[in-house]
Amino acid sequence: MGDPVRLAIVRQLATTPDSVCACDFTDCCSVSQPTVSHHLRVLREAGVVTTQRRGTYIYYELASDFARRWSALSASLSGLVAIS
Amino acid sequence: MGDPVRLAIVRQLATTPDSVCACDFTDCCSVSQPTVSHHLRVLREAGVVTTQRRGTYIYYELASDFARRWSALSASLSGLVAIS
DNA sequence: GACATATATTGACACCTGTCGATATACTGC
DNA sequence: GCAGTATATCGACAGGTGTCAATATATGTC
Repeated sequence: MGDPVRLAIVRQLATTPDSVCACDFTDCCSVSQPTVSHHLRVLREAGVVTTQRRGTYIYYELASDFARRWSALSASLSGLVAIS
Repeated sequence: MGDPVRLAIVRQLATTPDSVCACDFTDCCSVSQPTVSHHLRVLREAGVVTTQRRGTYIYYELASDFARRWSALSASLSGLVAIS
């Protein structure tokens, strides 16, 4: 999730109400198609996104428990220091 | 800040009320003295820690604005997704 | 089956980063 | 100045990671 491309992908998924076609991620970040596929694979194996095939296209969306896991991580980071 | 050693250093600084001698960080994480010095340098140049020389020893503490910057970062991360 | 398109995989490459040993610098006390 | 200790810097190395071109796989259409 520290990678700029993966952050851009998740950001786009978070701001889009419905699922996003894999082909749309090629535009958001100026990287090649294999690179997008690589990042999508990383996110998939990390349980961040889920896939759904519709014909030739594959649609991605955020995993149902990602918001909870992500806010828990943010909270644990925020708890590292006490706010003075 | 993603590095385990740097996280351990900041964690120790956050939980210790007064400043910490550089020599104490060699114990917390099992890395050599040059490696500790390297991480302290990274944290120093990132404005995370400040140094204060007292004789032969150099004492480290969290920068005064680190807590604010860190919680701002955590908040921005947490705002990436909407909590459903 | 043959073709076209969408996505995934492979292999290779360059770059970055953490690590350590060796060495240098800074400071104290004699 | 000299010896001893604390810290920093240097040089080199291994491992990880993002990237792409080339290729493979999957799906739909004719």
